[in-house]
Amino acid sequence: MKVSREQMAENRRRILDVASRLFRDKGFDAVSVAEVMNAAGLTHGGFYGHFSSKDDLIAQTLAHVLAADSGGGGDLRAYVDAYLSPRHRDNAAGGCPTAGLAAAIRHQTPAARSAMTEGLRSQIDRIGKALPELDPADRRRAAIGSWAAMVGAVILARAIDDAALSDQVLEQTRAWIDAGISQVSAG
Amino acid sequence: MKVSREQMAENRRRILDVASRLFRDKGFDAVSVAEVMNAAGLTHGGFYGHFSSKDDLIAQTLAHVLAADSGGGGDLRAYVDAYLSPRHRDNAAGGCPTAGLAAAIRHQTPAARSAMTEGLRSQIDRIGKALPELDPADRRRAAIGSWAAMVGAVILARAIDDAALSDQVLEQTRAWIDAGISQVSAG
DNA sequence: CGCTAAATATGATACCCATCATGTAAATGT
DNA sequence: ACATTTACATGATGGGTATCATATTTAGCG
Repeated sequence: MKVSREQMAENRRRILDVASRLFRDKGFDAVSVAEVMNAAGLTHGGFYGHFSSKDDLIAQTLAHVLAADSGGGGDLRAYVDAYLSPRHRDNAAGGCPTAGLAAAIRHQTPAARSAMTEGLRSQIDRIGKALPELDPADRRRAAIGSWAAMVGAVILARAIDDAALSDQVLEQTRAWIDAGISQVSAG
Repeated sequence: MKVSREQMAENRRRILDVASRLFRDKGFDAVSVAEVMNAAGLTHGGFYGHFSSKDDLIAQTLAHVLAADSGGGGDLRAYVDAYLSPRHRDNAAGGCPTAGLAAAIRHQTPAARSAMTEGLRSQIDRIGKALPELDPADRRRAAIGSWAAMVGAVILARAIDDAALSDQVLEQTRAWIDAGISQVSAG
């Protein structure tokens, strides 16, 4: 059952999109190749026509989703608010791939690690550029510190089994970042 | 081959210690029951005499390691420095269980989530108590914000496949936290 | 319009792992 | 000392999953 060139390209895109959501939602290990293919509307047989292995799928999915992932470029305040919202915490499947997958990268192949590294590098740069009021040294510090706090807070908020404390982690981290950025720029 | 009561208790402790290291090093999924038992000097057969399932082992291991884990109680500055050191980044097996396992808790049982929640609650309290110079509202904000940044920075530093950038994430996060705490207390 | 190659489907295969069944020997209590 | 219980070892069992083999259908091309 051959399909058109362009149909195949679309299938591939759908596999990557669906894999990206499933991986963020359930983790790399808990998602099977067959599950990804079924979610993409295909069967498991065609998988190895698109990818050489599950590890290959993981690496290509990361490159795909991290390239698509923007955010932090425009209004930083709004971006931080959305990032540290209960809505984002509760939407891992559609949320930031760094918050969802960074911790699992340690156990993946070099290609996957490399994709994540590039994604982080450009994300830090993007946040830095959204802080033009700071001088360069403060800017980099604020970009890295804020990003670490944002990712850490979402990971912790998702781990916590107590709605009030989880909300508080998000809210207080938002206030902490806010204070950090304002005070540096005032200093 | 029965062993003494106290030998059994020691075996159990060794299983939990070894499991804690293996889980932090390789993740819950990548460690088999047999691997844990072998590392503890036993065979896989006796496992279900100690634990009702692998999920039970995970929950009890978390309770065990999070109870043992202190840190942040004394000199906060020194604790942050050690936490955000390359040495800690490179020692996941012996390092902070939150940095190593918090992101994986989402996919675990309620018992495991509960253990992690209690560990986080007391860790935040501990950090707050190490900031007596701040007034209560600032104290809580600083404790949560710093802890989120610390955990996030170690996770990111471990994910990054570039020594210079990884070191920089640790170092800049340390400076960011330092500035945040000092400036709040000066304000 | 027919040929061929390619994309996917269907159907193995082989391995790993959590869990259970049963055997065995030593500790504990009387 | 002896009986009994119990902690652990050895050895299944069953289910899941990555990967491979083969069949099928149709796009792409002459």
